[in-house]
Amino acid sequence: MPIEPNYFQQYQHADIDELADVIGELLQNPITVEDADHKLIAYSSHGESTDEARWSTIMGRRVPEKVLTRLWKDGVFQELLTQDDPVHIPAKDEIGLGKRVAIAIRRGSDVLGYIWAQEVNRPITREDDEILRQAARVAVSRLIQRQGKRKAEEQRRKEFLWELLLGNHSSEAVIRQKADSLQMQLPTSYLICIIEAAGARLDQYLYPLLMRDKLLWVVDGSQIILLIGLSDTKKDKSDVLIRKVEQFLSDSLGKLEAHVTEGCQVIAGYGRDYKSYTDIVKSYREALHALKIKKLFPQENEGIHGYHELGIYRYLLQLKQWEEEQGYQNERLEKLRQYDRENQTTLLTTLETFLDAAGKVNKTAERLHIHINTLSYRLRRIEEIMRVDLDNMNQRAALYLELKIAKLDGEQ
Amino acid sequence: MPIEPNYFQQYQHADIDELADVIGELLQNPITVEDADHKLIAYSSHGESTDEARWSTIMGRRVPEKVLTRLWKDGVFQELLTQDDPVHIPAKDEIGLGKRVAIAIRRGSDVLGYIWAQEVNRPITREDDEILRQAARVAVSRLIQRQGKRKAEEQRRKEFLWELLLGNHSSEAVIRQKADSLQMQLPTSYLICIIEAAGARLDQYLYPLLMRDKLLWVVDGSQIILLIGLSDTKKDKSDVLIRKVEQFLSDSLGKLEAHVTEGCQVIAGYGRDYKSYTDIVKSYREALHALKIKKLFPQENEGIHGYHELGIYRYLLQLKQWEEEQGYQNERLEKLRQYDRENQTTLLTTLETFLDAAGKVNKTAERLHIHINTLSYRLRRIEEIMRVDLDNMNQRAALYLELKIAKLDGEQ
DNA sequence: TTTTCATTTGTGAAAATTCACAAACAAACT
DNA sequence: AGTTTGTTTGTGAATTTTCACAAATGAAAA
Repeated sequence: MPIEPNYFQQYQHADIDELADVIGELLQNPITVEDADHKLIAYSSHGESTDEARWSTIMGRRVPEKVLTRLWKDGVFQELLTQDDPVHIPAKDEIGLGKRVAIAIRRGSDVLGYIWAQEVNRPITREDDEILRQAARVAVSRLIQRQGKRKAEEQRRKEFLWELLLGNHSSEAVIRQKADSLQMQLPTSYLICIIEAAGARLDQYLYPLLMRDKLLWVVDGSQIILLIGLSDTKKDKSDVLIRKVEQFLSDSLGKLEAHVTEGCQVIAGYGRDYKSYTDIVKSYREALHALKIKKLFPQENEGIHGYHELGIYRYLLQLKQWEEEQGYQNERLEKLRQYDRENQTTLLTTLETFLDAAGKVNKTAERLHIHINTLSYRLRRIEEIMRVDLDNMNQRAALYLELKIAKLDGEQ
Repeated sequence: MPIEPNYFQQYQHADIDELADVIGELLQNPITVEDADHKLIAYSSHGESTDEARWSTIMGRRVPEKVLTRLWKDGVFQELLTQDDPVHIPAKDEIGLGKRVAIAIRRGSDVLGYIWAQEVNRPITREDDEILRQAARVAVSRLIQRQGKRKAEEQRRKEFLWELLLGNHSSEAVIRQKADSLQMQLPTSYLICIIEAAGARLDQYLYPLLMRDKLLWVVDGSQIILLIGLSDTKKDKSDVLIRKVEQFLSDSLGKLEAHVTEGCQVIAGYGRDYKSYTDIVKSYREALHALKIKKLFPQENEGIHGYHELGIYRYLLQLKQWEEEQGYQNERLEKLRQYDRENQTTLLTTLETFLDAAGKVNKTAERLHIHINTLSYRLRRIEEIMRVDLDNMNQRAALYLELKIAKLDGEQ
């Protein structure tokens, strides 16, 4: 294994612009250095020919949105964020992006920025990777200061989000003002989403996704709390936002479940969407509620994350509390339970399966692995014992509710 | 028309025992005088032959229970309580009751007692009716005193019931003690039932029924509040009591609806059954709740009176209040309503009918007078517009609840 | 005016449901 | 042992549900 030369020994104290030039000379190609937010930091100043993407980046002092979107979509950033080596990117003519190589500038797990090397004068090969690796290492100290400021800003934004979540601000105007002062642009429509995974470094695993969508987030114990929003859309906004959240969740849950240790589960829930930022407390509470219900009824709410999708489960805790206050106990259910105990039958399970299957005998019998006539016999017995009419929607719905409420007590 | 003689002119100041003897002589038959509670007041003292019923009555100082039950069942008391003329009663050998004639002693609408004339020495004919009529009139003054005492006692019992209903007593022991001091025997199992009919003299119309079952009751505005109980039964008590209440209600509602003016409706509700008398407040509140719900959802709860039968309606008011507190508004329902408005369709009604029919398409289409395929088309549209899955019980039940909650706001 | 779209109704066939009736089985009781 | 009781499964027929497809309607749009 040959010892690689130390390309940047004599430039340890050069400033970032000079560094860009040096890299450019080493690779004989145009160089761009960006921070983690894709704002332009430096670029090599030789008058080489360049592509539209680089030109726009330099003119706008930031990488154009459509380029970023495309690179996220193609998984380029995912690669950059998770590995130390340079990533070779083929040309993408539709967005005016020529062939190039990029590497992340990182300290520990934090990504401070990126170095981009366009391939126009000569191809950049695997042999050049070491140059870029060293360049990224040298660039770190140059970006730390900037990063420090960014971190502090982000810290203040996170604190602001906590204030919003806890409802410390009562006036919409004050909130908007503070957001402005923190240079945040609040989405016109938003909701709160929580992902929980015990024992996993949530923010680390989700980092690429969080960056991609530029989300505002805070970590609370084993939960990560996200503010997800939409800024522009005019109509059907609710649907679009929810689709975006579901997309985000399917991305992140997939990723997390791969990383997380076997035993502990990953769950997520989100509240309803609002426009006023005084309502953020509501959305947060709703997300917490959804999470709680998903823990209590995992099977029943599999694949469901939104508070608005909880259906009757939304009411259960409240109703249970009310029933306790009223000193109500359900005699009919108790009767069935007793019958089951005395006769070693499973009528309660039968009833629950039947109700869960929305009264479809076929599906119920199948799930219980019993003959359809057995089911019909059992249902008749249930009606006799409980003195209910299962054809009556009121009674059916009431039973359904009471059954699920009873499950909350672990009465099974 | 012959002028009837005044049979009792010379006995205007005779005491009640003497009066019994006089009537006995006039009719040449054994006479018994009882108060409204069937306690023996006086009886003719001639040594005539008599039947088992009269003998038991005199020995026990009260008409035997089985005789009373039978006479109530045969409608004899109903007649006696509602008409001024004597009632001729055929022999009922099974209960040791010989042929006899009876008349109520009444002042205005109050029944103070009864005169019984057994037919053993000679038949009592229609010509003798006038004798009994006059006898009843003369007896009135003799019973008024006694009646006064009874009224006062009843008044104190009613006050006691009010105290129980309002929960003024917290200790079971104190309640039992006070009941003893009022010479009331509290049923071991009881419930509170309320009948409401605006503008009807409830207690008057129900008088025979109230007397028959010896119920404790109070009137509150247009409501009559009843304590209905069972004393002895050991098992299945809940069912028996509820059957008794339903029987009572079908009797009384039938009677009331005949009497009451067209416009105003008669409604009834009852709470759950309890054993401890500190729970009477609960049963009363439950009865009131049932009544309230029946007013809000008359069709939905037709033929239902018991709090335990309300099903989901039991929860509605609570849930509505909760939703208001949470500031929740159901967007999916609103979407459907809006669609209906914009397209002059009736999808909301369709949905409600479908849910009310527990998902039976046949029944639904029939009720809506539409083709079954029209219904299936509409249901598909509803699922599209609301983005729900009507085959999913959770969503179905949630929609059902939300629909009924929405009806509370008159949103229809 | 034609065209389009949402809605309603019809037809027919496969699948599911309901119902009555009977046989098989095991556990409990006499 | 036989009997009773509660439960499960099977058979067959009538009815209902589901689904795909087509035709008719009427109102709005081009």
